[in-house]
Amino acid sequence: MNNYLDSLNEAQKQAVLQKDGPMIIIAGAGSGKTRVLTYRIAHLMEQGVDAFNILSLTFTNKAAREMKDRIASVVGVSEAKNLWMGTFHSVFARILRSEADKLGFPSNFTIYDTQDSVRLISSIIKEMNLDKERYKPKQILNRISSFKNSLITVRAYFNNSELQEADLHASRPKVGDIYKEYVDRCFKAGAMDFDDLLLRTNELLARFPESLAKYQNRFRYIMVDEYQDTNHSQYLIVKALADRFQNICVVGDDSQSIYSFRGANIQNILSFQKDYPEVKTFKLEQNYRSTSNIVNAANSVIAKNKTKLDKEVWTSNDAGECIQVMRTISDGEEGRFVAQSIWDNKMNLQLKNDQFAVLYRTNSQSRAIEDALRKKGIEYKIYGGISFYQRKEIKDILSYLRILINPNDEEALKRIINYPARGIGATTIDKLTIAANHYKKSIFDILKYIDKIDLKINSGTKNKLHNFLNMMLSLQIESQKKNAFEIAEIVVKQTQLIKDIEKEGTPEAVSKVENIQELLNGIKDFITDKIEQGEDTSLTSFLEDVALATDFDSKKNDDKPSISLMTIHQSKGLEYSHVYVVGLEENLFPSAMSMNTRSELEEERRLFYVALTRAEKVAYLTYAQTRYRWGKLIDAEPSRFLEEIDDNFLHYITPKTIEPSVNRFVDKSLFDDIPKGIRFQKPIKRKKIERELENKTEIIVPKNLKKISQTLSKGNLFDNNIIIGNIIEHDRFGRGEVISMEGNGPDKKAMIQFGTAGKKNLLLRFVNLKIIG
DNA sequence: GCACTAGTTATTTTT
DNA sequence: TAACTAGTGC
Repeated sequence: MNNYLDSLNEAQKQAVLQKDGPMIIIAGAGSGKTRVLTYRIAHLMEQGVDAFNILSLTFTNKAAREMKDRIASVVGVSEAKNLWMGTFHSVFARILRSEADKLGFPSNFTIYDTQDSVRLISSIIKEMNLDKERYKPKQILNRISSFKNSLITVRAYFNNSELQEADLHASRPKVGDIYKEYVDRCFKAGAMDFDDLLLRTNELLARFPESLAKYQNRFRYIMVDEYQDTNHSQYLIVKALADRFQNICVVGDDSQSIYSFRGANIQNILSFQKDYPEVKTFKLEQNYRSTSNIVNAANSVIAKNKTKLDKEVWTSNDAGECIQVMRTISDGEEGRFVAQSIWDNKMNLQLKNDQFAVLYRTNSQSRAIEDALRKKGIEYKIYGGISFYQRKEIKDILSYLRILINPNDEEALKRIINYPARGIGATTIDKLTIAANHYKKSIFDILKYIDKIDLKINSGTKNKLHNFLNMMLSLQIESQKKNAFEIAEIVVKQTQLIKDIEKEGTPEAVSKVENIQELLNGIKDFITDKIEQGEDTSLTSFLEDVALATDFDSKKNDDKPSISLMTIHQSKGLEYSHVYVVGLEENLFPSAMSMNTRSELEEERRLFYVALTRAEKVAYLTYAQTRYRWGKLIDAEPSRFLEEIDDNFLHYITPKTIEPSVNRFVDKSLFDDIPKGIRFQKPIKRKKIERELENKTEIIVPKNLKKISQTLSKGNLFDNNIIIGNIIEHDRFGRGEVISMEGNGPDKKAMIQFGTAGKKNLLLRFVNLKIIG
């Protein structure tokens, strides 16, 4: 029964057998950490710990799934089923759904992806009449995201003069106001962004002691993988949950911390000892994955970093081949080299496609590699980039589905209210938005009351709005009796989306239609899958899966084995026999954006360490002397990281050159006969100059719209005139009686006694209550 | 209000 | 290069 212990080395065994109390496992690359984690969980269960009491947080959903499968093979499928496993985001999204009402959210809240968030921030900036050159939506979102990940709420921001000064200093005094509006609008839309899933969990645990106790009691054993990449918000959740039983086991490797841009705090792992003085530390230092050349080369690189824990990764594996370094003339050439080399290795060593990976720093580098592989007819799969669910045609359909579940979802509504085109243009949407903001209601609610509000919308347009509303309402009714697949099918038919796309008549249109077909198939698979597992088949659960899915999670293992192309970030935790790391050039890797401070550079170095240690047998490092970047050819220099590897482990396929510059190979005088005027003539950017000359005070909200917002009635149209004693009906809580009221105007609240849902104190401006008696 | 075009800008990494 | 935006003409 305990035979799995025999397959572990001493350090691994110790870690598996340590049952209670706080512990940290420092796990070097390739040291069998997943194996330790799975066996530890299996062991806990064999010791009588209920699967229901074990929480294991992983970095990807795929990792969670694989681990669950492996545990199931030891303890049995039905036992493993009850384990709580997944990413922080997916586990706590699930918990938040069941506790949403405490936080004032509907249980079927929408999860905004980055694009939704950026769009919302863009429209807020527009509405506030701010200069979007100064307030770049993406940057603002990043700032807000870092606030949230550090648990700086809007109120905390306004209490913190340092932060405000920093924004003032950056000539962005309105950041706080944007932040506030963004949070309000998400709340009103019943939406959480990625960071909210963590922040709101913290809110839940902090504000509701009974919830904290409930989950502390449930999660008696907690494990966190890739602990070096947790941010402050995640750290606090773990700390709160583990506080009662202190059975907390974190696993990580400080040398592989590569997500600080997402708020990951390497300090979390470095100071775990301080948080839990009783902590037991285990070190897994033997690498089973790679040849000693690779392990030693990687060690020689990471030794250049100053901040790190004391740890010595070693291996008893053979020396193997040296790390191969290849210089090419251009990025195209680099791609061809990689493809050719893969081809040769496949032939000579009889390897399969899936034993190769090509890793790069930025997604845009995939193109040259792809082209070369395609020409050679080698199957490949690209991970990352624009994922399937982010494609326009897919997101449009998902937006329809999102509204059926949560009609207040503003970003989804804005996407599709005029798609396919139905004569509801920007002006109309602006008017609706103004009214929605004014009445603190969602646009969908405004549509329902469109005849009662004077928005200066002409009757033709009003008619179109009615038609749209009626279509959505009837779809909504329909959706209550159908499963996710059937609803999606009806949506596609009703909206005639496919017809609309087909009339574009382009090759892209064909692939769009195919994508839609694939989406429908995907939903079908989802349903059959979930029925098999006995899990939730609702549209809500499908949309949640989609929102939190990464590329790895789309399981299309049906096709032939293929080469994996991905960023180094995505390769974390994976391993391949032959690994090609491409684009080892200054300003690309290390990235030009990450060379300003020592800590940034150290993170790039850790990233390089991660890349190298993915390889089992052979690692190739390539760099090009010229490269296309944003459509222009630029010269490149070899990366400093090449210099940092101990020479003993390297083999230069092309001789190392001191000054590899393309100018040495091309005689400039060849171009002398081309008149300079032609070569360098650039179109004069008149428009740009004119714009700069113009006075920049622009009125973004047109005057007639301003008037509209002024003429809107001051009171709350939706107040419902509720009085104490009324019997009312609420969308979610059902019937209830109004016991007491407090506050005035927008702050007016009613205490209502519901049947099953109990007593609720509701802010009237946020709820739709039907007065029954 | 809409469709088309020309111009502009961005590429670091992601749940 | 590609994706988005602002401007123009119907």
